[in-house]
Amino acid sequence: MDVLEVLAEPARRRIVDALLTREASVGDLVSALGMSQPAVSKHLRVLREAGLVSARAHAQQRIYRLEPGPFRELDAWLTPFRSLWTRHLDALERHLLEGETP
Amino acid sequence: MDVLEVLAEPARRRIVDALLTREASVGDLVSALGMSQPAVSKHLRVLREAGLVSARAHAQQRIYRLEPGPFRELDAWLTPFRSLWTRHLDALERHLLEGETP
DNA sequence: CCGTAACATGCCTTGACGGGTATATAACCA
DNA sequence: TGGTTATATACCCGTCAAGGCATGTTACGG
Repeated sequence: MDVLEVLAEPARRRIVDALLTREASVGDLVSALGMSQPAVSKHLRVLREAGLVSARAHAQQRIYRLEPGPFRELDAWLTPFRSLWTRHLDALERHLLEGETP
Repeated sequence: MDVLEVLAEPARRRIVDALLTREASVGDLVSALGMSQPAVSKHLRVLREAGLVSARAHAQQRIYRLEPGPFRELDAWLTPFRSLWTRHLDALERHLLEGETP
């Protein structure tokens, strides 16, 4: 599954937002999201298989944390689109400069 | 519909990628994507309603172009996640500095 | 005014996905 | 070892969205 498809799910976005602060166990996320444990585990599986999170075992718990890779991918994909508003700024600048040099 | 949900669709990503180069009519996009015209029109509707593209009329054609707003939103959403790999760099720097000062 | 070109919409079907309940699996504890 | 905690899987159901076909709608061209 692609990064954007994975993050399209609101529940999964809440998970990554939660993991942004600190890593968390499945139980922590269940409490935080107010969803059933199986539902959370399924979302975590999707996130894991897409490489957005990784898990390590601590006792019976599985501690999940964010992984940078896919977010960097998304950042890279977004890059060419940034010219949409930087070019816009350029146009504004030109406009201002034209006004400044009569 | 949210920006991420809109862009989760591969077809819609192909559309915005195509529009990155230049604006295009519906017919242009139909040729470019090899999809049926109604399918393309429906995707364009979704993109339009989410503010990712705008359309202007030229004869019987509708010329579509990208709109910066939602992409900036996405960029903003992504911002806190950038610390995932910049922090990573910091850690690397610290590691290197520790090596440099024995 | 009529035919046609370029899009948009409606309807229908199908497939995928999310959520829940019940159950398997794994690791700790007494 | 037996029980308990923490998480993963299996199965089922409802929903929703994407695609195709057919059909409206709008703007030109003669």
